Amino acid sequence: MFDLLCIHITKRIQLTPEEFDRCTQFFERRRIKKRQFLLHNGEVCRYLAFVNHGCLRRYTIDHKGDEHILQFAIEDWWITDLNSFLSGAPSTHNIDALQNSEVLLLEKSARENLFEAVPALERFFRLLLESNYIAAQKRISQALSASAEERYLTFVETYPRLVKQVPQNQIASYIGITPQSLSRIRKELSAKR
Amino acid sequence: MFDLLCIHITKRIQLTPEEFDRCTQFFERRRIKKRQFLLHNGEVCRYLAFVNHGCLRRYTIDHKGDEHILQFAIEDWWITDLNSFLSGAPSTHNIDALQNSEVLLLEKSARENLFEAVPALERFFRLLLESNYIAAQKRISQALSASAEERYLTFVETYPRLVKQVPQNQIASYIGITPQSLSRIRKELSAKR
DNA sequence: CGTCTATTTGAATGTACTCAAAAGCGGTGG
DNA sequence: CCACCGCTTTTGAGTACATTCAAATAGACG
Repeated sequence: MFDLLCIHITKRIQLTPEEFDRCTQFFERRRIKKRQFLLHNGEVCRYLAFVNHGCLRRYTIDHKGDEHILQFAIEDWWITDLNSFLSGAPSTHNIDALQNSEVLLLEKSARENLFEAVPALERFFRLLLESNYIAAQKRISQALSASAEERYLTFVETYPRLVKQVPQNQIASYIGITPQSLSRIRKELSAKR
Repeated sequence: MFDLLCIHITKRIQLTPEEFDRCTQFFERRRIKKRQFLLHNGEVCRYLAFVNHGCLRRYTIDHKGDEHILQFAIEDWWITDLNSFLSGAPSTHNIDALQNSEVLLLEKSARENLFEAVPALERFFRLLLESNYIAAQKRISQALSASAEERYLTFVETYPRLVKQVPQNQIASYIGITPQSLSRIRKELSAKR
């Protein structure tokens, strides 16, 4: 149940087995069925979620009712609305499952207790935040300068696992185009060989 | 010289005057003239820069030679290429000054010494990173779901000081459109009253 | 097998871009 | 102080890329 998390954390920071054991008590396992929500917009986001298996997504709904996906999370990734989680403000995002999934939840207060119990984890979450921020910068850069086709190719290259696991219309939403356009882009690409 | 920085930091964390004094020695003041560079792409980004006055920008140049602005920094803001700064990898960004400016530079090793000398600053930089990450998320969300006009209006609302200080073509680059399009959007908006 | 969802395709439309040129503005030097 | 130069902003005309609306086809799931 915690094997994946253990590998995930010790990839980034040094931790004795004993220290890791102390961590596990702060997490709560939850199974989330396809289409079930972990967060509805308007609620406060209470959890950091680490995905053991399955796939979740975080998205907004605009004034026309269209969804825009900000993040996918598959096995070995974290998902949350950090703004709401940190500030306690109601979220403007939704998080739901694209497949039956299992996550490990870390509540805000549990996280603080975790930092007390194993201070090295502060460093872990700082590193995690840094790499997320850098990834966000790259995505902004892409959105500004790349065509839809380029954005799709970058997506395929960056997240090959997601391409296999996630429906095409969800990927279209992530890169900011309609499913129809993505279908045409893929047709073009396969014509090029 | 350090007044602005002092106010900036103590807005976010508690710090005794004595502690703040210890901080100042790790910074180096530099004046940057309009069009001068703080970072050229291909170089490693050595500094975190705090802007005392003036205005800098960080941008990429795409394969067509067009610039895309990722960040502005005026008085009381930080600017750096965090990816390069943290990883030591050559940067793909440029940082230059849009106006004559004065910055306080914090080198990577100086920052580590600073953390030794005043551990509370670790917390400060974590908070800074968190708010930057959240802002980046909002910008991605905008880029996905909003029209050029909406993006401009959001920009005006979010950064009123920048609108006054920065040429229009630079704002166009930041929101991901051409200067011509922004000119037309503004004309439309003023026609609506 | 039937239903629901995802993908593909077509035709018409629209938003923003490109190319080109004019007008406006600010600073510099004669 | 004015003339000139460089840069920014505006405007026009034509174009391209992606969207919308609509419908057909393909796939997945019970």
